[in-house]
Amino acid sequence: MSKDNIQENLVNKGRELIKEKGAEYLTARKLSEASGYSVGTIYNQFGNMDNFILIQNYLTLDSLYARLSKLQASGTAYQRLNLYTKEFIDFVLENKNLWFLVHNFHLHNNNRRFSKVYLRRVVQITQLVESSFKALFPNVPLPERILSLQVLWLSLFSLSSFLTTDALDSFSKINKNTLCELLLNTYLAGIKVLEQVQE
Amino acid sequence: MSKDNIQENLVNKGRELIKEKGAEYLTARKLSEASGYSVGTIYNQFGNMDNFILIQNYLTLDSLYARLSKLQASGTAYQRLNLYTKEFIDFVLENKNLWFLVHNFHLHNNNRRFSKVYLRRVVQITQLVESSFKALFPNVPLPERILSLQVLWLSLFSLSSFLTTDALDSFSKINKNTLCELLLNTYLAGIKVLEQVQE
DNA sequence: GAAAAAAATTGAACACTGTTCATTTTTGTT
DNA sequence: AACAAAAATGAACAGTGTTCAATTTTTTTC
Repeated sequence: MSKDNIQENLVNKGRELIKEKGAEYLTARKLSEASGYSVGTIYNQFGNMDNFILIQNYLTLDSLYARLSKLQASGTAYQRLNLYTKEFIDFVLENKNLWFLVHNFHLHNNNRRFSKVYLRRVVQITQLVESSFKALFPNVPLPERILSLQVLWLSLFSLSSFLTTDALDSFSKINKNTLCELLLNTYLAGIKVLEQVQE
Repeated sequence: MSKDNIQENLVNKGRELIKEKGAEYLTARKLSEASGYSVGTIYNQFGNMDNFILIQNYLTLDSLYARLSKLQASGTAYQRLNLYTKEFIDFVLENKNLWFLVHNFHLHNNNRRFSKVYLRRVVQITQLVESSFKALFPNVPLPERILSLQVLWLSLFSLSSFLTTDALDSFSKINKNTLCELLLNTYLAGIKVLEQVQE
């Protein structure tokens, strides 16, 4: 293992650990043991473990964006929104442990501001969906459309936290894909009505 | 402090700590110090700290149910659903630290089954909303209606996790009440459409 | 009421966190 | 090769949850 890219090695090894053994398993000492670097080196590179997890979340968000952006040209606006949602769910289900970490970060960084680097990534994903939204509801004025989109996106995002654990299984036998798709389509149908009422 | 109701004293003191200083502040030793009981006593009474938090969550859910059930007789079914949502948001905002703990429990109890005692409380709240739902959408057959309700309830529930922290503030200047009310009303409008299409 | 038995309470100790920083090792320069 | 600068190290600190032998309190028995 070459010495000139410690940071990269640590991030890769850490990502393996999270994927395979879960977010709880990722501790400074376990990462140290698994990577071969000392605990001190980890702290020299990342300052603290929160920053390390933040970098992992950057990668996860980038990975999600990469998958969603592939769908940019496909189908109608309506079909595309369904594709985005489906792809989003698939991504979350395929990367449960990584996505859990993204949610955990949001919840446990109570009064700390999100960095611009972080926000840029979220905005990037939101803008992707916004273009389809614009095509689907051309008559909804901009402020309302952005509001509607934010509500929908936040709902799906927060709902996705349930997909990373099996907490849902206790409450309902509802299929996780159906859950999100029903939310999307019912919500979209609702906007359509409210759009026409407004005219 | 009388000795014959240790459990009650500990629960009350713990609840104070959570409310005032946040969920992170609640540790075995801090609770021990604040209550006057030793760490060992806490473990004799509750087995472990997770069980202690579980009891706190029971109380929180009971408290929420109590507030929602007061609205049972008021207004039309549609108005009632809006009242439920508004009351729910108010409750969450008034009890951020307690509600945070409810969400945290869901997320971190990955492969552990929820106890019947816990589920009973959630079902209780769901049934409260279900009756209004039934009155509002009499034409939607039972399985679909339950599905729709579960999706809406889970969306609002998961969305409420964002209300306990100020994570949202970084993303959007959207008002938290507006956020939830828009989700509710757009979703309800959507069901109305899908209900008519089905006929 | 005193002595014995049972039950309840205790807190030091264990294994684990994140984090720091004096010491050692490695690297680069003269 | 000798020195200086930089980087890597891991023991140590303060904090978790949790356990359990020892102590204290309560109850029972005589």
